[in-house]
Amino acid sequence: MALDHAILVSLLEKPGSGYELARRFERSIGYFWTATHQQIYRVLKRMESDGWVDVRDVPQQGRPDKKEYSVAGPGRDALSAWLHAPIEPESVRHDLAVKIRGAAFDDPAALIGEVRRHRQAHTDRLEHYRAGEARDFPPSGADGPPDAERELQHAVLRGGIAYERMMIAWLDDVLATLARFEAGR
Amino acid sequence: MALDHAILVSLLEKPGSGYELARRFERSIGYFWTATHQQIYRVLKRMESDGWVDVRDVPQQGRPDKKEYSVAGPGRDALSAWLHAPIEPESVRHDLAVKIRGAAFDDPAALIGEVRRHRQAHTDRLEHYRAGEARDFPPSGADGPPDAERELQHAVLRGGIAYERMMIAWLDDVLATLARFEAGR
DNA sequence: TGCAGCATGTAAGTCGTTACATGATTTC
DNA sequence: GAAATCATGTAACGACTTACATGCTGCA
Repeated sequence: MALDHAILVSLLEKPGSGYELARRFERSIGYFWTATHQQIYRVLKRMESDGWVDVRDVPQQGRPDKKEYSVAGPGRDALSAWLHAPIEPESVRHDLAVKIRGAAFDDPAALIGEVRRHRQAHTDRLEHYRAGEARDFPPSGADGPPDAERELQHAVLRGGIAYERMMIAWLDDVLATLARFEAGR
Repeated sequence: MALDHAILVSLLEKPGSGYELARRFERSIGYFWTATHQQIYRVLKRMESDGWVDVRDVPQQGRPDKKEYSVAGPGRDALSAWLHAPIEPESVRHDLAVKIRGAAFDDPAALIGEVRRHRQAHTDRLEHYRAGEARDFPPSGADGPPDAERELQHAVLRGGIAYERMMIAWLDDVLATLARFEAGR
């Protein structure tokens, strides 16, 4: 289970509240992990009672107070142990692929709208990632020593971009395949 | 939830026992959905009591008897309803990406072996898919009317192939990034 | 007045994973 | 004699989703 570790990594990058973590999971972290606030609060509570994170009450003006979490020693140790242990290459789950194979027993052409919707969603995400890349990782000339945190974040973002591009190309392929059955009915 | 529907599609393609379904999920269906036999037996039992599938006892020689499941009318209707309802473009979960971002706070070079292992696993899967493609979808000249079941299965397989290729290219990118920190320690 | 954003939570139910359990046959 | 394959299950636990719940501030 990696939600614990995803939260630890995010808190190492920058301490924050459960709410802030939930927003990060909606945005930048969202391209490799998703989590709702309910999950996050539960895990934060558990990690707090296990001594993996420290909490600090932060009073705010014009806003509800918040609890700022940061990673404690045992949490860092737990993350390190997980980083050094091998994980299995994960399995994929694509609802849309189930639908595409299922369409053979229903009406293939009826799926065209749905596939277009998904294609649009992936186009939007790609745009979003590319905007983030342009903002956070501008092309740089010769500069100082490489910054591991930045470069690894960028590498993960490039993975998100590659994924969206692959999906768009594949959905175009699927649309071309479906079109053959639209005429052939 | 799509496990129900994945099972229905598989049974429409060919009726079979829980055990056979589990093997199909390990193989061809595995490139877009995974399920263990425990899950499958539970869902089959539920679908049977809901009247979505029919069961037939098949005695065998030299092997334990098996129960062959096939899709019943209500199951087909349920699948059809699901096919016509929109689903949300699914969220991604990559443990390995969590590790890569986490490596910035540990030892980036220590991750190289792990990333290589994953690259190998994706290379193996790609080989497996390509062998399946060559076997089941040989290049054909001009032939009869297009067969929806075959062509859609092929389109999904092409998606699996595109996914593995993308992953291999991205992991090479990650390895190049990690290598920069091996020297710079 | 109403909506969006900030901030934290509880409860119920489903889904998925891991471990345990059995027993026959075929292959090395 | 051991291991792999065929075949079906139960039990327990942990993860995830969905719905419900509260309350304050800022803006149109």
